[in-house]
Amino acid sequence: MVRTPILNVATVRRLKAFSWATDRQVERLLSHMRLQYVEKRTVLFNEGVPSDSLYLLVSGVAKLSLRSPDDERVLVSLVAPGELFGITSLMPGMHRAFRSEAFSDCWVGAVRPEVFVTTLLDCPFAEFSAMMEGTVGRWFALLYRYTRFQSSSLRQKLALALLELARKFGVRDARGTLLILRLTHEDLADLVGASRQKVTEHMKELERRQVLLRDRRKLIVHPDRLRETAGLPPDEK
Amino acid sequence: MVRTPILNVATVRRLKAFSWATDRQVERLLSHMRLQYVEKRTVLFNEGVPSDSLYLLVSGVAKLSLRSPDDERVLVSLVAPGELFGITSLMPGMHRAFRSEAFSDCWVGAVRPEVFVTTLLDCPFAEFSAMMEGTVGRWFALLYRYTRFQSSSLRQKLALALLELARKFGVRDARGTLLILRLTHEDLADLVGASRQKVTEHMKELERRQVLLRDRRKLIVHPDRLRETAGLPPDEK
DNA sequence: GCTTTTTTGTCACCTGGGTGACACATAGGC
DNA sequence: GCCTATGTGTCACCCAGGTGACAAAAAAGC
Repeated sequence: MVRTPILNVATVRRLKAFSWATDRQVERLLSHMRLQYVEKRTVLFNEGVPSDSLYLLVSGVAKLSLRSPDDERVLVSLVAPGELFGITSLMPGMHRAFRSEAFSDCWVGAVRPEVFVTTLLDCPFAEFSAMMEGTVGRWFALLYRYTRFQSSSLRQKLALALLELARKFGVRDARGTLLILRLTHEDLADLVGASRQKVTEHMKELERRQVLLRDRRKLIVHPDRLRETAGLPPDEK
Repeated sequence: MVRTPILNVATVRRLKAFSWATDRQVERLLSHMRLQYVEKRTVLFNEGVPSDSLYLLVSGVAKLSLRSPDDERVLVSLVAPGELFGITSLMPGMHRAFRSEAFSDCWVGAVRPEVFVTTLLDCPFAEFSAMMEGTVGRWFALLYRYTRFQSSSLRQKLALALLELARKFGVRDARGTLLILRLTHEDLADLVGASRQKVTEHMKELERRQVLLRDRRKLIVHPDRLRETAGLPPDEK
């Protein structure tokens, strides 16, 4: 009933995928690609699961989404034919950041990331992968935070931002995690896109709830409680 | 007056930078790195300029920011010592997405991206670079959209989302750019993180203003006018 | 120490966008 | 072609968070 598309070098070129690769490379890659039909609304992978495949959307539209704290779906992006997706698989041990599902009926090609890298780039997967993590890994964390911001209250955004700061600038301390920066409420406001006044109010409240405390102008935060106020599942590391 | 830090393999290890590289590689990399002192509030690079260097933050705190439509600064991220930044330089011909400035006095190491790649990875820069663009380039576009969302009105968010869709799913048409998807207002609402009702209102308004029109359930948009309503500079391609 | 500047805390008031509800239009399914 | 689903248009009402204004507290200069 559904015609299987022909996936050859010409098709790949028309899709404008792998434009930098030679015909020979594309051919080799295609020989390792498993083509599959995904019916509308079917989930291809879920957020949080280990990522072991890289996908090329051949036809149809795919959708990347995220579950927000209040259990709603945030539509992160729609994937067009010719796009690669599921690229967390290019970073070592990384889990899926988003859920992927078919927005319309799709044809999808799947490859193992090792095959992808070694075919298109003459270099060992482990090295490439480490390089990716060291360079773009942090951008991913940023994207993650920003997608979470969508549909979060100011308090949750603040908690998310403070968690990120704790990861980057935090040192263990008897009372919690000490942030080794002096941040003004204005800085925090700029970071979460809010007004200085409201940040002050929420910071007071977080202090009152013992989610954080201040020692002169340094912040000491309590990551577990921050995760809780951010609406994230308890820890994950 | 300011003591120049010693940048050797031991320091790099302590900073937890390039953890995947061998001592030999790190040494070679360091020999090509120009160390510079950047005083608080000094701009290291501005958004929009060509990106020709990759930076390692050695000490201090750096800041990445963005100018929003209403001319305010959005603080995108704070960079911690040991982090690499300015990674748009790893993608061919890409311009800086953010402005970088010193949040506190900093010591920064700069390398040419070609040196970085060829030293740490045994592969030609051009190939690596093309690979990056083909895989993570699109994620960058996403991050860009999300950072713009910060401090945008719903109408601007809608315009930004529609622009992205036009880039991905648009085909030229006598009346503008036709989006080859059938999108409901609910889908758009999920994409911009708003309610279905408000999206309906704004879409009507955009239609009235001739920024877009509908032919049955397909959208035809006018990218120039979308850019304008999104508060972006006219074109850029 | 004292002065100036920067931050913090707290108002009162306004507004963009969320919510619920419901009528109407459209489009598949059969 | 009819029926049912799903999408659109438009209300009235509410609330989180923006704005402006100002006093109190901390820091930074000197």
